[in-house]
Amino acid sequence: MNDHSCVKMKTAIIERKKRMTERSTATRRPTIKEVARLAGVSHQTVSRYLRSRNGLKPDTLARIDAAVSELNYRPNLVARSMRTRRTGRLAILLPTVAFNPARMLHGATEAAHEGGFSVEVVSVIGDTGTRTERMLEIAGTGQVEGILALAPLSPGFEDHLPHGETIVVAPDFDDEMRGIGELADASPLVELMEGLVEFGHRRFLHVAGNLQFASARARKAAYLETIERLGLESAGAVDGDWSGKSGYDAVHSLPDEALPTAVVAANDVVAAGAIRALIDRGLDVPGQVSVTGWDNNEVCQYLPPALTSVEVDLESLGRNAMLSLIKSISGRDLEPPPGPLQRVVWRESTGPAHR
Amino acid sequence: MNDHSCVKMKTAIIERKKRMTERSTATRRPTIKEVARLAGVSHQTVSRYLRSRNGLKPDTLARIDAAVSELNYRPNLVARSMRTRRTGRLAILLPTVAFNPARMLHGATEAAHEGGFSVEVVSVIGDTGTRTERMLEIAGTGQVEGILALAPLSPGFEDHLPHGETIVVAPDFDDEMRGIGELADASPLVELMEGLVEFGHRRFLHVAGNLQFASARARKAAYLETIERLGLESAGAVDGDWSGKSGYDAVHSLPDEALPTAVVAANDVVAAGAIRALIDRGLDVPGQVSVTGWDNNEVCQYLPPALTSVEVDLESLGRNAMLSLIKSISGRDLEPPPGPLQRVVWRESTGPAHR
DNA sequence: TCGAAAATAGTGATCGTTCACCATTGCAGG
DNA sequence: CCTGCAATGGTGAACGATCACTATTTTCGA
Repeated sequence: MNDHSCVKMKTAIIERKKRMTERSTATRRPTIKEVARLAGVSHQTVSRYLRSRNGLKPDTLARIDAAVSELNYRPNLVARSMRTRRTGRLAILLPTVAFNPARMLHGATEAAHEGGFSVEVVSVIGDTGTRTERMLEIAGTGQVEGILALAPLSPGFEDHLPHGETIVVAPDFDDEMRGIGELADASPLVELMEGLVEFGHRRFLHVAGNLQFASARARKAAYLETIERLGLESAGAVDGDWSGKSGYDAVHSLPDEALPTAVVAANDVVAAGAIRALIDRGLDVPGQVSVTGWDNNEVCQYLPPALTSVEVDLESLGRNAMLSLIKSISGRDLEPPPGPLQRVVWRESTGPAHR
Repeated sequence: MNDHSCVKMKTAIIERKKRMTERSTATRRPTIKEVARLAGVSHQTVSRYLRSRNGLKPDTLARIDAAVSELNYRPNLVARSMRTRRTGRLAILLPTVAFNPARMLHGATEAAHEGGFSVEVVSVIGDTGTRTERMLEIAGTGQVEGILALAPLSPGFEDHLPHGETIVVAPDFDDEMRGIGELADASPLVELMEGLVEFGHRRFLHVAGNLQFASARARKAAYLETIERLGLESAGAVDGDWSGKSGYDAVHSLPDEALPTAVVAANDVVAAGAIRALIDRGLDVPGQVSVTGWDNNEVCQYLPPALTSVEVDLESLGRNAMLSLIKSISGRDLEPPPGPLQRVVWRESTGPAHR
């Protein structure tokens, strides 16, 4: 074990004690006026310097530069907010199910940072109503300029937004599947099904995710549309909730004669549940039934059989969603990252249809 | 597909347009003075009312109550921050690997909310150095009163904290395994190993997580200590990085004669990798080798065989970590949630030792 | 009924920045 | 040497709350 660690924790606690006792004598942060005095200019000149260094004599500029770094000056953003009436803060509303939000969060927060915003993250366990309520509460404080909701909100929430000041972008509500709706782009599902058809599959089963999510709705819609278009058989499009249990139950409750030769699950967790149910029924995957997932969950790559899935560039997805929020707020149009955001990865869980 | 959704998106965009054009004529938020005027009292009286309603005549109180709700008044927190020199904001530094942070984040943000703080979340991809740098940058802005680091930081980071104003709590650095060090409590690992010994296992293998994490160090230490204490054989304690690949490689590279009868993995993903490597070598789990994980990953419950793991109450863990930060800052001692935070769940991947 | 203490209310300064406006300087052209 | 215009710099008032005071009213025992 690493000895340094104990030392570290102690130091942190000392740090705290120091602060407690020194609170009164704590060295205050330098202000714009002190910088001005040291540089021999007025505070207004320093204020100009802070926002844009244009329009200042090179000499003045150098003197302020020196003063700033000597005092280690950092502008007080609270005071700035107060005067400008802009907080530069955004909020992200996070779902607590469905997928690991870490990478998506990373993409979103980085994009916000680059756009000069700081981000408050709120994750809400509970139903759509609770989440919406919490969102309205946050909007009501006037502390944030915009909210990015990565989880479904109640219909009609806009009517309760106070003062029309806070902008809410909810990519998951865009069923048009473009731009900020990338989250709900179900086209890889079509690719999966067409691939399975090439393998000779004709009879499918879909286990959907929580249909409050646009992505779940889009996948289900794409499934039904593809069944129709290619004239396939469907053993059903079962409503689920992104859980392994929903996948297990959907397969488990199917009568023998109704079994499909391919299961298209809404995500990898559901797929894992479905595979287990198939195995428990004594069926071989992919020998007798093929299964596909979505999200490229790391564990599912090590499943026996390794799961065919859709690799999703969650980081870019998060970034794009945030960029669209920033665009709504500031009008600035930042360029989204290039490249495809979703890609089918064929693995062992899919194969030729059993006859 | 749900028709409501399109409507919703359009409304959101309308909301935005409205704001753009109305920016000038936007109704300003009411201030404390307007409330005072409407209630027929001084602004100071309203200020008192806002912080504690004690010490006001019932009559006055009722009048202010009425004025507040009539104007729909909400205090301007920026102005308050400015005067009190307290921002009421905390930051959480998130790792982007190792585990799904959603529930932990939820626990932490809820606790902060209850304590009257708002939370900024920052997730940093990259090495410890990058993360530490970013943390110091955040501390330097003076915008946050404290930082909760759920990912490892570079040793000696405290020396670079500016002004000693921002408190940093890094539970992961506490190797004492108590209080805020619950994250690193490895005692369930001992329980796992003792259970395996009862099953007749004598020869073990440990695949560790990223040793920059205290939890990984604690588990490895507990493993080695238990081997020693019970006089068992160890096929090694391989250093890993929380990835499935590290689990797969660790087992894959072992010579036949060095194989253990039980693999204790640092987490479920590593365990899944290890199981796959065992299967690929033609070994049966748990028939020939038992495997344990950690985190109770949902997918792993549907693995064939369902993985024996450690259920972790991530929400409470996150809450506790946040409570300790709040305690450091405000001295307030909020009660942590009761109950055990980690619990061994025996499933199919463990069984009697093969002889 | 009076006086002192306690309870309640009011006044003006203050936090650190930006904004609106005015003052000064430099420079070219008459 | 003066005028006019740009370029730069300075002054004081916001922003909306809290704090440290002071002022007024109420309470209550003697």
